Amino acid sequence: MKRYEEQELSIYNSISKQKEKFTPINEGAIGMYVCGPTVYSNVHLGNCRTFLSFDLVFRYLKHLGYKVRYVRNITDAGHLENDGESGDDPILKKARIEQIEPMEVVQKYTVDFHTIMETFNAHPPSIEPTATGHIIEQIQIVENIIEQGYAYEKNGSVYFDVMKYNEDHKYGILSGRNLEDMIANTRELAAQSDKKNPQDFALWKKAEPQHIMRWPSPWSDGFPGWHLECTVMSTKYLGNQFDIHGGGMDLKFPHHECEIAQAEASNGQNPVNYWMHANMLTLNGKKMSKSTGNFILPRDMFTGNNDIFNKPFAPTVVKFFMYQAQYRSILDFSKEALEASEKGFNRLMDAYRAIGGVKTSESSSIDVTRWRQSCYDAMNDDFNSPILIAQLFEAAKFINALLDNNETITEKDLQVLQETMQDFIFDVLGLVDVAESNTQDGNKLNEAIQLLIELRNQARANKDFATSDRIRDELQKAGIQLKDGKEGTTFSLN
RNA sequence: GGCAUCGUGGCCGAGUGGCUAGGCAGAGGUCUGCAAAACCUUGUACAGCGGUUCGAAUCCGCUCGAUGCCUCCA
Repeated sequence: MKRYEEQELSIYNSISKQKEKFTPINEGAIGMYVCGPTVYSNVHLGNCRTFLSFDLVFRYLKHLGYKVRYVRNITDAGHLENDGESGDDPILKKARIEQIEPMEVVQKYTVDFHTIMETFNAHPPSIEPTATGHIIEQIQIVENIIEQGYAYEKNGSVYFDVMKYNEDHKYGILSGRNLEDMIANTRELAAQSDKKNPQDFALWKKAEPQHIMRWPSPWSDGFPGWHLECTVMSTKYLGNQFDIHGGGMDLKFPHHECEIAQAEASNGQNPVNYWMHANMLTLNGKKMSKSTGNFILPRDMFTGNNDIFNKPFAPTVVKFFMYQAQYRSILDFSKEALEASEKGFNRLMDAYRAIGGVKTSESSSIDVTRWRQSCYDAMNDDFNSPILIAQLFEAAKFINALLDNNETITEKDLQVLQETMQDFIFDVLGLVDVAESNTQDGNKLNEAIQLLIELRNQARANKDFATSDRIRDELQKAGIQLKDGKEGTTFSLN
């Protein structure tokens, strides 16, 4: 279904700093590249936020009917820790500490990453290339950049010549930085550098003897530089120019700036039409970061096994919480905010599940078509998921009113309402009905509780409230909440 | 120091010139044997100061404060 023909999507483009009408290079098809994780440790929730932000983008573009090729890399060679004397990369470092093979570390954390993403019900990308799988292409692009005159070799390493590049291109167009300012503000460097200029960055780095991860190249046995892999893999699979490039805000400079420079230097084209940057998830007001220890792992979130929240939160609730903020806003994590989202999420799902009980009428007292478009309007406005969620809550309110016979709806409108909610809750937001999956795996439990509910109702009919309250209270202690409604008693698992 | 972003009611968060989201909490109500749950009703907030304007949370300036990047990081 080509919904994109009737919806006008705008995307905030980081490079122009404004929302722009989105027009793909090829009608109906979109190429999207997102910088993936460095697999040298478990992904924390901050990492997850970025990937979930782009999962929303991916899902909505597909929902609009676009054919999307979504490429997200796995950085398994590691970026250089610094381009100076040490030359270690994080993956190698970790491997030494744990006394195992670098590729073993890579494998372990790649699997972990995939598991977590699946737990969050995120769609896998169309292509997930690895840096180590593209060493040849990276060498080729380095050769190309040297040929174009924008890189130089020194002692077996190759550096990008930022000054030279800046003569006929502009270095800093994405981050708004000015090369002269950068040079003026450069602190004194130790005399270690092979670089002509402190702003130059490594394209290829000669490996020290103890460095295990190394590949032969025309310059030395070594390894590719920080920013090369994304340039190579994005253009290889999406072409020299493609539609969307995403990543975390913290990658804007220098990583994405360097990507632009590398692509321009090698083939003379600005590779990306729309740059999208997802903002950070903070904890205690500070960016989540592996190195500072200010982070929380998804698994500890789901099990409740952590010092910050002493209760578990379902993956879909965490995701819902994240989507209640727009992807370009900083979002702070707190117990209060999570609990608020959890309650809200349950309210929304209760209303959705109750649609089946709505009775239809000859006319509708609400404009369902207009409401439906307002959901699209929200997403069309740079993927404004908080507004979308607000619209879904409007629908929930309306459903409740219908159940109380305070509003009316036609059969046709009810179908539109139901389908639209289903589309946005499950297809676009990718949420999961937790309660439903709870009862599915608990058929026997379900029968047992039904029996208890019956016994309790008998006791109540006999005014034996001691017994009825005991059943209610004991179940409550066991984490099973009975809910007395007009249509009888139901229960939910906490 | 440079670049960038931000400061919204008790909390989380939308909103870029007038129509002033949404969720949670709080308060009141309906229901109930009592509760819980559920549902309904209810909130004029926008860091400070000055300016532009008929009109500003929204534009401009200054002040204060916070965060990110400038070193691997989503």
